[in-house]
Amino acid sequence: MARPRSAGYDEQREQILAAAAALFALRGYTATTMNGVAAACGVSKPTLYHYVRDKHDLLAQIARGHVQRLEALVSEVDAAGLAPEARLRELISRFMAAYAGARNEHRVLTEDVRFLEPAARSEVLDGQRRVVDAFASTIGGLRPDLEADALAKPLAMLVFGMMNWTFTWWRSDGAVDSSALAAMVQQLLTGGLPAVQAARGSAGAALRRNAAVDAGVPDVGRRTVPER
Amino acid sequence: MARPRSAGYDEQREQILAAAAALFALRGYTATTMNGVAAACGVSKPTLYHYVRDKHDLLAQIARGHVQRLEALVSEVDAAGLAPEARLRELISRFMAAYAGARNEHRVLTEDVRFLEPAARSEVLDGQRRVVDAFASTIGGLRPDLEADALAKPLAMLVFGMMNWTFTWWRSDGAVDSSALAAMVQQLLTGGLPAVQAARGSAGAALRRNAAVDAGVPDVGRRTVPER
DNA sequence: CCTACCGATCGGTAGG
DNA sequence: CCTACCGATCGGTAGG
Repeated sequence: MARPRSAGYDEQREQILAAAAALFALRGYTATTMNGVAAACGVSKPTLYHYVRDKHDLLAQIARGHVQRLEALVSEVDAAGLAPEARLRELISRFMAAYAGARNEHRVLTEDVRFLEPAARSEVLDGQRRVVDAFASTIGGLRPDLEADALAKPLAMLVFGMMNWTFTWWRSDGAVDSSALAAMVQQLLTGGLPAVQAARGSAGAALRRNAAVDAGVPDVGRRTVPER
Repeated sequence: MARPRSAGYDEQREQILAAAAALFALRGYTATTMNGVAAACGVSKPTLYHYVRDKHDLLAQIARGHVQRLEALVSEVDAAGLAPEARLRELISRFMAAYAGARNEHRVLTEDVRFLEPAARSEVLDGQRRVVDAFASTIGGLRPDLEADALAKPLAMLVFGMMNWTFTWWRSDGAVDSSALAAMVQQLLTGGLPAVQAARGSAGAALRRNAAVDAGVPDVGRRTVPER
């Protein structure tokens, strides 16, 4: 019968992942050394290698853990059964809070995914895609015409841009707190979404444009910038 | 008298910077080798070192060149003397086009600035700050109350988030072209800006809140999320 | 302009 | 025999 793991195994593992995420976030994956990770954790390198197979596995554990937490967040919001607008607000609010509480892991996820080995990278990218799809389908619930034009996903990516970029410059000790930023993103999106127009050039827009022309309806979809 | 530079010096230098930017964007600064840069350019390593002092100088030339082009863009828009809303649309449209045409340099600027040596890093960050300020002051022209609350700059950073993040996922051969994305950013911002509320907690908001209370005016500034 | 090569430091693992 | 480590050092490769 196998000997059970030490009582502090999971705590030690979590501490190693957190310290490595801090170094990866600061210097990037490649410039971070396993010696540096071990030193930051106060353990020897052989001990570090007791918790991770190699450097790629260390990165994979950090990235997988973070994306799994994000997917769990989506599941929690799903379970609440909210209407699209409330659901979108809840997603933004929870994601901004999650990012603020896991800045290092978040930066690693967004910048160092390219260094993952193919299997781990696919796993992480699949998780990210499911998360993006949750945002895109909620936006599509508010604007089915944009979803028909395949614009719900690009729009979701703009929202992720606002959220992701925030944590490259935002400081927790600064003048603006993360919930105020979440509110700004929500307000900008909720207020701006009605102003977003179906783009010309997409398959859905072209079909509906032709239909509109056939029916003698003015073709407002051709304007990409609203006139005032 | 010093020997003049070869006729093709500047062209060769530009080619080297472009090839290096492509490698930095793909693998990151640290994981890119000077041997790899030389091979990608089809020149020997000593030739490469004729154009750059060292690896840090190569990165500095790429980052400085890109941020200088962005500053030139701001100057051009300034010269047009547009009203705030038109100016903001023009800035967004030109920046998205510039990013689309210099994706590698843009990714290097946003991800590898941390590897610059202090003097070059300061220079680049100063340029980026001036560019952000141009967006923030234009937003402040549209919403002086947000600027008074020091929220124009965070809002400008949300706009940069949308623009910067776009070029981590957008493909020029995909279904959505970059001008359509620029239009979406413009519409989201122009449509959403009126919905953004002054945040509680900032110095300006606190001052005006007190003034409002003193005058017996309802304090709408305390709500960070609009009720519906 | 190239081959050859340096001081150093990397990720990962040996024996005990 | 197992695990959980340590001090020391391996083979390869980086920037220059």
